[in-house]
Amino acid sequence: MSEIQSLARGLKIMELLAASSDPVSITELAAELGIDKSSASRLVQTLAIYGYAEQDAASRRYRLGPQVVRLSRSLLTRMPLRDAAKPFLRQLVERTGECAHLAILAQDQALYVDQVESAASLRVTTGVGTLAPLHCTALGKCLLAFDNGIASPQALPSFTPRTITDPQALRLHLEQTRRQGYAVDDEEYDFGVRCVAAPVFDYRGKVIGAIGISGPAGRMGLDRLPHFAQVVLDAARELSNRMSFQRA
Amino acid sequence: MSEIQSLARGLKIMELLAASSDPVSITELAAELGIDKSSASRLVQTLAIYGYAEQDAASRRYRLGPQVVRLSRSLLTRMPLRDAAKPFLRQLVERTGECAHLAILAQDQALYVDQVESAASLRVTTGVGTLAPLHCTALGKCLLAFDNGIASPQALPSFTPRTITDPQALRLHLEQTRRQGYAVDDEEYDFGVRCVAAPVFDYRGKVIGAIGISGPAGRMGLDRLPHFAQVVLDAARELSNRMSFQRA
DNA sequence: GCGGATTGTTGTGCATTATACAACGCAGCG
DNA sequence: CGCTGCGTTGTATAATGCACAACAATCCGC
Repeated sequence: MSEIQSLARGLKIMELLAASSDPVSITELAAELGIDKSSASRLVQTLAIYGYAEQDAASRRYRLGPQVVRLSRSLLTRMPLRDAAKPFLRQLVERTGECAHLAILAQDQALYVDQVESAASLRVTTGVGTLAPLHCTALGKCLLAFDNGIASPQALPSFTPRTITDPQALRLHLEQTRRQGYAVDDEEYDFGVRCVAAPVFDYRGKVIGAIGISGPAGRMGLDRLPHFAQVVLDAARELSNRMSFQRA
Repeated sequence: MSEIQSLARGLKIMELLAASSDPVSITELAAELGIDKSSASRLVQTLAIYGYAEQDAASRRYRLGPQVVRLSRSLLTRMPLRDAAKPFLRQLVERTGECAHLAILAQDQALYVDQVESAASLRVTTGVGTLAPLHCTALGKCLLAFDNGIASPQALPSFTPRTITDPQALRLHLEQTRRQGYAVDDEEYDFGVRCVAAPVFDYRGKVIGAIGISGPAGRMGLDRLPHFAQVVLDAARELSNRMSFQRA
């Protein structure tokens, strides 16, 4: 009995509220969780009391409350990696003209925790807070390839014809990624989007995140990838150096 | 008995984790909430299972988990006001050279939900997710002055010598704010920082947020404030027009 | 404007559940 | 090597949250 039922249910409700773009009714919540309407009502009321949910005055339906933004802020502002990475992300944008991202490992997925946008009108942005699969993004592959403790994902869902879906092929691909020190996503997650990323290590040599750039395949030709990779690698190495001096 | 105890305790734990910059121990959590260590342990374990908390491997202490960032993202990206306001914030930065912000009312405070930074090296940034008091910020005063339903804050804490701490004085000040249609913060919250803000209304004429600019007192001289106010007012009015056509 | 249907909220008894107390394993440290 | 402080794990008890049901409120078509 290591899981508090009502807390778990409350968290699940928040996730349901987050997943749906429109406000959700009590009945829908109850049906989705397989619990009674009255339980769902009281749980979501408790969430509302503390600002984690709020009900639309007109429709009586519930949506996520503003309190979650506060939690998010205090997490992001207290992340030393994020502060340290910011100038390097800016540098990457300056040198490559593409958008730069920082991601960490969260729940066996890549969580984008910061982004610097390029000035190009055609650009590839991935909002802060996005979760992306590990096996088909450059940032994710870095986390996957350089982190020892992480288990390979069991399912390899396909997003484009180029997505690597064979476990053996992925293993070889990650092997190559390790050798060259950086990862490439060649239109494996989004059509027409290529990414290059490199891992960031802490003082113990453990992967704590990855930084990289994303751009349209047109500007990020395969012949230019090695150049981009070098730029990203340089930034990631310098950032890793910085991170060696602070803990966590 | 409309409040589910264990869910409420879990939420309080998240707030404690968010409030503390360093990881928190189980004992501290238990003491802070006035509950037993074992209860705190199981609650925070449940949070950890779902990614809302995570424990530092070395110290066994707990900090906020990455899942909260996801929740925040889905809230912010589904906020029509935020999308609609973005170009106006950019416009404000272009026209004034100062940082522009968008805030909404949350838990009787001003919650900053978006920001566009200026290029100036000396600039006043307020991170997305920040909560600020209503009575001493320009954005907050807008929410306070133009929202009928909201009660005046009971306590008026002072942050600088200029903070308005007398309820009667605040009432008069808000009256003037209503008349002129915009609010001014003249170094009442941060030394050397002045802000100008104007309210945003929806199709029913209800306040749904406020936009404004913040800058160092040096550049935002009192003689220039009327000009800035006009620029902010124009943007807020146009944004309100846009918001009239979509609900919520 | 009105009846029917759907939805959200409010009692209440019961049983599940979360809780407090205590014991245990495990570090760090003198 | 024993001590102390910490986090986790049993366990019994009782408080708590749950399902069922009735109620209130809203929306729908006609």
